[in-house]
Amino acid sequence: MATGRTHRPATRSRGIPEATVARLPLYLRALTALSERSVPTVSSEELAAAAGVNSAKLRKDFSYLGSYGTRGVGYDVEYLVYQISRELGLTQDWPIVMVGIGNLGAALANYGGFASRGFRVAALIDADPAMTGKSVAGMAVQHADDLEKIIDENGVSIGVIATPAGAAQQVCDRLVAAGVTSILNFAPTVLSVPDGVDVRKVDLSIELQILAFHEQRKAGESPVDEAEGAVGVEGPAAKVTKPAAAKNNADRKGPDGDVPAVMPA
Amino acid sequence: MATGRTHRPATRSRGIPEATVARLPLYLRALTALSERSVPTVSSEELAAAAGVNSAKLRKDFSYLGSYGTRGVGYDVEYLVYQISRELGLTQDWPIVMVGIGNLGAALANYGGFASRGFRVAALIDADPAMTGKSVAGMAVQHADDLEKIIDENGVSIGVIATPAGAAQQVCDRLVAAGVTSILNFAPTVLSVPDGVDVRKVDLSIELQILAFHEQRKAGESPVDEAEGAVGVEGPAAKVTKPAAAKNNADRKGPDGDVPAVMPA
DNA sequence: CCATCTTTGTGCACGCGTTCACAAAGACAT
DNA sequence: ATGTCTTTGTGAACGCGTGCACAAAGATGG
Repeated sequence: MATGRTHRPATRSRGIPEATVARLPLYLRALTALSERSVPTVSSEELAAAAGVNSAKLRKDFSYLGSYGTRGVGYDVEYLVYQISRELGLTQDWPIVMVGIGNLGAALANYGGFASRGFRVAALIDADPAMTGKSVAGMAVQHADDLEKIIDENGVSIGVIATPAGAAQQVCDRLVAAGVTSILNFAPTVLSVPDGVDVRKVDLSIELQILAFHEQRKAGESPVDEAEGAVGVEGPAAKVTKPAAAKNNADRKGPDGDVPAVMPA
Repeated sequence: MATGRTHRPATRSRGIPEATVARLPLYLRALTALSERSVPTVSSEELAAAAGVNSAKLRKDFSYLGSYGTRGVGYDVEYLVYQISRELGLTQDWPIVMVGIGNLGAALANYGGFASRGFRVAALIDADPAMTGKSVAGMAVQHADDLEKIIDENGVSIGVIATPAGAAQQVCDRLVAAGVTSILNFAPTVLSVPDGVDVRKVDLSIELQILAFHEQRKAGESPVDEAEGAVGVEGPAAKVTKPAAAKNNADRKGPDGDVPAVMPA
């Protein structure tokens, strides 16, 4: 999963495990699809397959919400859609502000998935005066000076940060000071927030790096090297460009200057 | 098999826990920042603070890589940058293809974080003939027909999917068939892939829904504390738009059609 | 009403990840 | 050298999440 949770002290909200909460949107999506096809009921097995999880896990997840299934039959699709929506708070209207209307911010503003589930983009905000008034996703971009006023007037409690990394903490501080208590951060920075404020992080570059790690492992599985069962699933490895030089400095301590091409964020 | 897994079961590649791998990019970013400021060494405490994690966790994470610290002093910044980069496979060049150059795809193509860490966008691909040849992020968009050829010629093993949900699985299948073994999926769908292929998912709407859940809890904390009554906790909630009708169907089973406004992805 | 069949809900065990707390290791001063 | 001080590296305990396996619940048919 592509999330990066930033410190949640095992909130264990009303007994619903965090891991379960993270899967509820997944179930909801699968159920919504079934609902559109007018499927009346679904078994845990079928729904689990659609959501890409284990059926036992799904049943346990639902058990935290209550006993909404019927043994021998399955779950009522419409009813479950409603229950999960309510549990996630999607029966409310959530006004959000989006700060930083660059390439990414504009793409997010145009993203249908936001508006479609009870989330309403209350305002697009950018610090660049040249952006002010420009129309993005059918909405006029407003200047960052008005951030506090916008949040207050619209009762916004969720903010999306899509600014450059350098501006993110500052924007975050202003959002929090203005009353925002949940932040979705796309900027590649670790945000500091006071207790009671939730931050979720989406970092594109980190996801790629994690993939690269596994990719490297798949490609260059060492010959003997305590390989568990199956050694390197495959041995294509024709794609290795750089030989990943110098394993021999494994015990060197001092920096020797041959730092590889790793760059700032 | 072939369920769209997002999590690695127990890959435990070479003894490095998945959770640790997911944090390495975080450490790397913090270290890179220190490196730019020419900071020679850093203690686990300082670095942990910069990365937003616990110092004990950081030390344990590093211990999986080896003993790269010096007791009483800390870690050599440059050396650690190199070690982590190597471990993550960032000392290699990773050509990637990006499929689906809509709003989001274009934004991703422009995102600097990709190119800056050993990832090279080998091609932008879109199924829309009208897009073919258009320049995005200084690169000509190529038609999906050439997908296999592009992957083969460039030795691409990592693909990014930013298509609409409906096209994602089909694109995924073609990517995998062409030899891609790692996929970063931005489409709101569960992808099915064969064993050996890694999929990571970034779902903007899911992240927001998780935030909404916590936000709802913060806002509507019930009076009598342990309101285990299973009845919806609906406290203050000045923002409630929809009355969340019919609480009385708590034991009703059949669908009654009053589905709330939850929409397709 | 009883038998059978399907599917849920969950007790339980296991493994991973996190955190604490401390001994060992090295730097540094004397 | 020796002592002190700092910081790492890690053993051990704990808690959470996952998956198995099965009893209970309800549907369905005779």
